[in-house]
Parts: sequence; C-alpha cells; structure tokens
Amino acid sequence: MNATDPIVSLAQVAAHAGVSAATASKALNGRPDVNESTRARVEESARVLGYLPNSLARGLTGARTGTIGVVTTDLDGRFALPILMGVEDALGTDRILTFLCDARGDGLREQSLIASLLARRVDGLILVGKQTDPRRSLGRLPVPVVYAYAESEDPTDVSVTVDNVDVGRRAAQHLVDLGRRRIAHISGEASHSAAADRVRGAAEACATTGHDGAIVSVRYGDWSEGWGRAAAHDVLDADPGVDAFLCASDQIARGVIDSLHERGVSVPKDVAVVGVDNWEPLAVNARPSLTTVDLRLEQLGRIAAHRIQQATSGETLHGVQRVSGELIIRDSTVPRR
Amino acid sequence: MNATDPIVSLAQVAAHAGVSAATASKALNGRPDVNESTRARVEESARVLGYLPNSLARGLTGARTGTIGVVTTDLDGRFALPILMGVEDALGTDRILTFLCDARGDGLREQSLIASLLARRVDGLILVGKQTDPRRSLGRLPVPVVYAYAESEDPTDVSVTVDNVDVGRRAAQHLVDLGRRRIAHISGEASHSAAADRVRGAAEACATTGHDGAIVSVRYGDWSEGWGRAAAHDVLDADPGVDAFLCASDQIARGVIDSLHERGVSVPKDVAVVGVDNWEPLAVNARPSLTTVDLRLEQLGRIAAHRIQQATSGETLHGVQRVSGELIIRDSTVPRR
DNA sequence: CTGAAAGCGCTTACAG
DNA sequence: CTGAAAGCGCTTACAG
Repeated sequence: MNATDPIVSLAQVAAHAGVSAATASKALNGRPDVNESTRARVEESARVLGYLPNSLARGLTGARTGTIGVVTTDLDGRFALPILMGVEDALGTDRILTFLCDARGDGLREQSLIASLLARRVDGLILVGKQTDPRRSLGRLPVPVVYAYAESEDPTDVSVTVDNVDVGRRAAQHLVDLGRRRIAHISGEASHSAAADRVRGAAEACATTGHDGAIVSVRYGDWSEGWGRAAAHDVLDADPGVDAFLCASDQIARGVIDSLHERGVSVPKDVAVVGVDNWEPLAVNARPSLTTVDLRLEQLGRIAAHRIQQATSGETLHGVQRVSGELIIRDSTVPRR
Repeated sequence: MNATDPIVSLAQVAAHAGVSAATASKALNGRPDVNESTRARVEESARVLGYLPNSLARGLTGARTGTIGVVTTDLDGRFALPILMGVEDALGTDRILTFLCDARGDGLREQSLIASLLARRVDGLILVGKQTDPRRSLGRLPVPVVYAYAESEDPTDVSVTVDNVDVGRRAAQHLVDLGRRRIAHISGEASHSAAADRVRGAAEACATTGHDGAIVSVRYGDWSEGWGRAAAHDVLDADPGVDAFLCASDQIARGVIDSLHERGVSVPKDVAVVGVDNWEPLAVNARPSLTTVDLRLEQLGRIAAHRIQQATSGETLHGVQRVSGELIIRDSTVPRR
C-alpha cells in the first residue's frame, strides 16, 4: 500500500506546542536559550506528530547539506564497493548521506552526473576510478573533490590510492623470508600501472635483502584465472626449479594453484603461492587457502571521506596519499601445522 | 586545489540578462510563454555565469526532489550491486539520483537511515535484502516503498524478488533435456527459502516431464566451494552412477568440478554440472566454463525502480512480483564442438 | 510576453 | 526566554 502519510512541518509542531516556529526550531536543535519545560513540550509535540525536519529547507539556509557524491566507473567491479563502505563508515552513515552514481566509463556521463550532484549541493565529491592509472583532473569545482583509487594527474588535486609498490614489496618480502629464492612473478596487464608498480616493489624487496636474483622471471598477461593456469605451465616447463609464484591477483593465483595441482606439485611444500587482493570468496576457498596482500580499500575509502571533511573545514591539503597493503598469511605459503 | 568557486543564483542570472527572476525561471525551464529572444539571452547568461539550479530550492517548492533512497543489508555481497545498477539504469542516472546506504544488518540503523532519507524528502525507497526470505514490513511511510530481493511479509506492500522455483526448474529441465537421469542436487543452507524453492522447482521440472525419479539425491550444506567439494565426493562414493550435479550456487559448482577433476571424472562427458548465479569471474573461468542460471538481478532492479515511479504517479499496486531466471549454457553441460 | 508577490520549510540575527 | 521578521533560491498563480 504505502499510501502517502501526511508530512508535518515545523510550523505545525510549533502550533501544536503553542510556541512560535523560531522557538520550536531552537528547542529542537538543542539551542541553550530555551526554557527546559518549553523544550520538553515542543519535543513532545514533534514526537506525537511524527515530525521529520526537512533537510532541503535546512540545506537552503546555508551551511552544509549533509550529502556527498560518489562517482564511480567500476560499479560492476570489486573495488568500488569496499571503498564506498569505508566512505560511509567514516561519514557516520545517518549524519551524512551518499549519492552513488555510476558513470559507466563514459566521460560525458561523468560530466552530467557531476552537474546533477552539484545541483543537489553536495558538500563534496569522491571520484572512484577502476584502475590505479592517473586520470584527468576535473579542475576547480565549487566543492572539495577527492580522487580515489585512480589518482588525479594534477598534483594539486587531492588523491588517495593504493601503494602498489608496497604491495609488491610485501608479497616478495614474505616469500624471501620463507627462504624462497626462485620466484616467478605472474603479473597482470603490462599497460596497468598496478602491474608495473607491483613488479617494481617486488624487485626492491629482493634487492634490499640481498637477494637480487630471487625473482627469476616476470610475465605479463591479464588478471584472470586462465592466464594464471597458462603461465604456471609455461614457467614450470621452462624452469622446473621455481619454488614460488608471486601472482598479481588472487584470480591469477587460483589459476596457478590449479595448474600446480594438475602437475602434482605440492603447495606450499614444493612451491609457495601468493596472490593480491584478498578477495575472500576466492582466497579463503582456494585449496590450500591463499596467502595474499589485502589492498585495504575500506581504509582508502575512510581516508577519502576524511579528506573531504578536512577540506570542508578549510584545511587546504593536496597531493596523493598511498595506502599500504596488508599481508594475509594463509596455507599457500605457510602450511598449517 | 579544489578551491571553492562561487555559486551563482537565479537572481544573478536574471540580473545579468536584465529580466526578473520569474522570467528567468520560465526561460530556463522551457516554459512556452517566453519570448524566444529573451530565452536566448537568459540561457546565454546562465552559461556565462556557470549557473547550476539549486535543486534543494526546487525540491522545497513541492513536487519531486528527484532522489530516491536505496537501503541495503548486503553491500559486501554480490546481490545489491547488480540490483543497484538496474535501478540507476531505469531511473536515467542524471535525472534521478540515488542515495545508497548500508544498514549492515542492523534494524536500528535501518530505522535511522530511513528517517535520514525521509528528512531529505526522497521520492521513494527501495529496500534490498540479502536473502530472499520475507522480511518485516516497514508499514506505512510518506513515500512509496519497494522491497527488493527480500520480499515483505505484508502482501499489501510492493515486492520484487527472484523466482527461485523457476530457477530450479530451468536448471533441472536443462539436465533432463540433455538426457541426464541420475541428478544429484547440491543445495545451499536448508534454512534459506532460496535453497528450498530451487529444490522444489527442480522436482517440478522432473515431474512434469515424466522423469520423477531423475533427482536421485538432495543435500543441504552452505553456499561455498568447500561444501561443493565435500558433497561431490560423498555423492559419488555413495552412488557412482550419478550423471549430473545441479548446484545451488556457482561456488558450490566450482567445488564440485574440482572434486570431479580430482577423481578423474570427465565434465560434461561423464557428469554434467550446472550452477546458479552466473557470477562471471567464477563461471566463465571454471574449467570447463560453467553452465548456470542467471538471476537477472539488474532486471529486478529495473522493475523495482519502475514500481516506485508507478506508485509516485498514483498507480496503486501491491503484491510480490517474481523475476524468472535465464539459463546460460556453457561447456560444463554442452561440450564445445 | 513580463514581473511583483507569495510561499515552500527552515534558521538566524534582532528586539523585546 | 520568546517571537516577529527577513532570507535561503526557487516556482507558481496572478496581474498587467
């Protein structure tokens, strides 16, 4: 049914309580200069009438509207969601509400979404990209903007993204710590900065620990299971001595593990496997369960929201902040006792 | 930098164009009774000044606010997203914007989110559940409400959900059509109506085609790969003659396929496998790729949005609509030539 | 075709 | 401590 119930205004509450709208407003907003018995009476009236302040009117009066816009190009992907949850978390869900829009990778649509959002007088904008590669800046807007996941090309904008060098470093460091010295790195798409950064981080970790040659091969493909399967076979055909696979995604890692099973190679005894993403349905259910580097996307979302709030309160900061990863150790590198 | 650019009002546009605010409003809103040269002048001024109508003020004036609220309990899951995309799609993204809120399974938080949404005068509310089991009704609200995925207990509410009986029916029908007569149904959690409904649908399909005994065993567990693996071994140990697995989720199906490989059983030659969800990263990358029943969640979202719009324009409808599934045939039932 | 006026629901100085 | 007034930015009858 959902028949439309009447909406009551401040004026009606005021009338019901026998005071002016001004007094009712102050009473309800917890202003100090109101007689406590008056306040009680107004509150009671509001309760009885089921009053819900109209935040459009409130927003009109100036100040904040208590809304922010999140524009993504990756709603179908797995990155936007954790980021959004982090944003909501930091915002304190029911105080500030989030408009979520998907531009579907279309620049024009992004433009018109942003205009719509601005027309609604959002207090800030978070733009979530689908790759970590830098994106075009939107330039100056009437509200604070934060670029998340995909940083802005313009260093004077505010960006928060994943520290993929760190991610690669942690994965490689873990393998080296376990004594692995013949590591094959199965990377993702060569054109993605995420792939290149992780490769660089892995190399760094080996270098700084004095095991420069530990990464014996690096192969680029895509981010899929199928690529992981194929790559594992190729690598082992070429070099049966490999003792670890550092995979640039959990999907790749699943494919690698699959091929290893097929060849009768024991994980992690003979060969250790590390993934990236900590995409739980895949990582936890792998056999053995998958050691992986979590990207901490919720944290990234929380930081983005904080940046908006800081900018709103006048703090002028800029540049790109990179969130480090977190190694999640499971059975594919350290066997369960 | 995102320095705050000035926001210009209708009054400023009007002044710039040398007309009254009333005329400017009409000109910009495409009202017929405006001299075309006046309109052109106003539009030019708006352009020059970068005018963006304040939709808060517009919303105040009455009519619609052009926003709707989506409250979910499943942001981390895989159901809410496709539904949301369908909603946005039907709404025509930049005309009507969507507040997305996650109640995180907390009833109190849901209450307060709804109050927040109502305070923002959303034109409608869509409540997305995480299971298909009926949920408590919110009762009467000042705006139209649609329950999606989890229907409302109250039959006078408006609900849109998955037709799980149909889903089970399609999966079983496909296997029977392929000549399979010893089907093991690996279901999900027995307490979920989605599991029970699919089991019922599968039985129906067999019955109506005269193959009553085709489902030789039904087992309940959870929705995971691990359960699929274990169940496949159990089933084949007990009855090596099984020629098909009907799995209540793609994850279960992946586990089943895994065990089948392990036992040297050929898929689909010896045993066919069907899943449910069409969760692409899993289904497409399975080996062989997985035949599955797509839940058409985007379609569900589109319908939910339409229901809101219908209710908004006064159509009074109620009850629960069930969206049928779609069989996606891949290699796990029909081998590639 | 154009504009002055009133009003949408609130909040904020400003008097009393 | 309370209330009348003005104003936020728009739109909509209503005159002219």
